[in-house]
Formats: sequence, structure tokens, C-alpha cells
Amino acid sequence: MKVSKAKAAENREAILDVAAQLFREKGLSEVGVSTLTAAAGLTHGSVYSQFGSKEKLMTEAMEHGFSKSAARSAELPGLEETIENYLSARHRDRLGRGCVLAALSCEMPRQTRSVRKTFTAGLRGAFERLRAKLPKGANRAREDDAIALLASMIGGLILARAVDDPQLSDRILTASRKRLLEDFP
Amino acid sequence: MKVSKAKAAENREAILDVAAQLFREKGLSEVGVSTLTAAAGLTHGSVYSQFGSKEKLMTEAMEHGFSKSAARSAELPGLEETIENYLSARHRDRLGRGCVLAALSCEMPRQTRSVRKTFTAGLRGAFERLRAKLPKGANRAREDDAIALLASMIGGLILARAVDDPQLSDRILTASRKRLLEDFP
DNA sequence: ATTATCTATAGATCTATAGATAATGC
DNA sequence: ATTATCTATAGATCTATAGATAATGC
Repeated sequence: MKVSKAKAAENREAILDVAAQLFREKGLSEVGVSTLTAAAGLTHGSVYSQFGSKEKLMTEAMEHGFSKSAARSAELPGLEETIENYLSARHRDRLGRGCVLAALSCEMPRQTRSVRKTFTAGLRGAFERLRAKLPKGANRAREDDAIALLASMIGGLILARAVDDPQLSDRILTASRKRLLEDFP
Repeated sequence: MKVSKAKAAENREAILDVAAQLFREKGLSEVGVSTLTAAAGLTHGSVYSQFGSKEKLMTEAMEHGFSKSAARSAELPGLEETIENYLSARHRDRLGRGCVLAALSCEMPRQTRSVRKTFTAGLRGAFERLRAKLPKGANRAREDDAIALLASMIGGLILARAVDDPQLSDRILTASRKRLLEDFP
């Protein structure tokens, strides 16, 4: 049963929204196409008519998440607030709505070229946005600083999410935040 | 067909070795029990007689990897060499034999309590070994420094492995190394 | 007429268990 | 007699495709 173009576009968005969240929460390869579409009120067939393959849905869902991150980043012009927001308990506890990079980076080594390319593009965007928030200095050094800073932020968030002990998790966040606020100038 | 106790112990070690490597390379949930045992020259049944469940094999394989890391860490007493070794191209390119924490951390949020406990214990050990390599100072501050430093090292390694572009990957390693060598005194 | 979606299904996987086998080690 | 391993199998999954359906939009 065909649906209107408007409805089809709406369904596409619904699948993307669900996919962007569930891929982050459960991992790219641990979520099935049926799980995703069922959560959006459809059957698995619609992924293949809308996206062609699960792989294509992965890349579109990642880009979906990256644009939301970019938009949120624009609302936080300051470096301090950016670090504090990123390494917050709130961000740690909202895996499905948080940073795509922190959620999916460990899976990248075993993804297809196309998925890795999408990830790499998203990472470059994040480096660039962070670089723009760093105090002026030599261009090359500022880029390097943005790279090192983002790597530290992502590492802290990943570990805070990984551990089983809430106290240790909080401590990972505060210790990382403290160091980064001191070191990035 | 029963085998000698010695042979059974040998088989157990073979499964653990293969598992420790393949779990890091392909992820805990993307490697099947048959793949592991076939690589060790056995059939999947032997995992259930030797370990009881895939989950138990996961925790033992992680501990296997943690002890090797601890042993290697003892051979590198200096902080500088530790950082340089960790953020090296060689370590990046040997996912299956490298740091268990960097390989598996992103999967932890969706693992069982038992697996996460094993991970957390391994992480505490790594913090402690790194703390011992930091210059003297207030105890609490040194612990926090070890936490922030390890988070940064892990974040840098994970990103260097994730990206599709070898040049960017190298740059992530050098930029992270440079900052950490400067900041951790 | 076109097409978004559904249904049914193919063909691979996956973890786990039950029972058979056969060599060890008492 | 015990037991490590193998074989066969159960019962779930998984991605993807083919063909049917039925409403849209020309």
C-alpha cells in the first residue's frame, strides 16, 4: 500500500531518528533492521525501499547525529562550557542522544570504507569546531591542540560510560574536566 | 574422545589466546563461539565444557589480556616511554594484541554486570600502574592525574584506529603524544 | 502507472544443550 | 568410571529479496 510522498518522507525521518539513537545505544552491528523499523512503526522492508541497505542507513543515521552535534556546538561558543558540557554526567547518561564519535569509535576498525569515511568526516568537523573555540595562536598548533583536546574528551566520556562503579565514573569525569580546563589554557 | 589433563589445559589456553585476540579485533559480540574454537582447532562444544558460557570466556579472555598488559607495563618504568609506546603506530596497528581497554570500552555499556566488573577491575589496575609512574605529589592529585592521562591516551588511540585516513591517524597520535608529554610533567 | 510498504521466505548466522564417543586415569 | 570433545540439533536471530497489495498522483 503506497503512502503519500509527505508520509514517506515522514517515515524516512522516523527511521533515521530511531536509528541514530539505537545505533549509539546498542552499536551498529547489534541492532537489527527489524528492531529499528518496528520502533518507528514500520516493517523491515521499508529500510530497503528507503535506504537500499543497512549500511546506507548507518551512514545517514551517523550524519543525522553529526548535524545535531554541530548545531548544539554552535550554541556553546565558549571553550570552558564546551568541555564542561561534554564531560558532564548528563552527557554520559544519554548515550543514545550524545556524541556519535564517543558512541561508535571503537566499532570503526571493522566497518566498511563508506561507514569509516562518514565517521572521519564527522570527526574532522568536530576538530574544526573545537579549534575555532581555542584562543588564537599558531594555526598548526591550534589544530593539534584541538585534536589532542577532543581525543581526551572522548576518552574520558567513553571510560565514564564503561565502568560499573558510579563513583569511579564520576571521578573520571571530574578528573578529566579539571585537567583539561587547566591545560587548555 | 577424552584427552589428557595436560592436553585439556593446553586446549583451554589455546582458546583463551585466540579469544583474547579476536574479541579485541572483532568485538565481543561479533565473534561467534565457533569462530573462536575453529581458530584453536576445536569445535564449539569445547567452549561449553571448558568455560560454561560465552560470557565466562569473555571475562577470562579479558583478564588474560589485562595480565599481559600489566607485565608489559612493568618493563616500561618511565612515564615518557609509556606514553610514547601507547600512542605509537605499532600499538595502533596491533588491535588484537594491544590494550584491552581501548579495544572494548565502547561495548561496555551494553555488557552484563560480570563483564563490566572485569573491565572496571582492569581499568583500576591500569590507573594504579600509571599513577606509580607519575612524579611524586599529593596522593589524591596524582590519582586524578593518572585517570585524566589514561583517558587521554585511550581516546587518542581509539580515534587513531577509527579514522579512514592514514595521515590524519598519524597526526592524532603525534598531536596527542606531544600534548601529553608537555602536560604530564 | 507508479511506488511505499508489507508478507513470506531464503540462507546464514548465533548460543546452548543433549547424547554419543573414546581415551584417560583411577 | 570419568570426562573432554564432537555431532546433531533446537530455536532465535540476522540481512536481503521477490512478489503482492493498495493508495497516490499523473
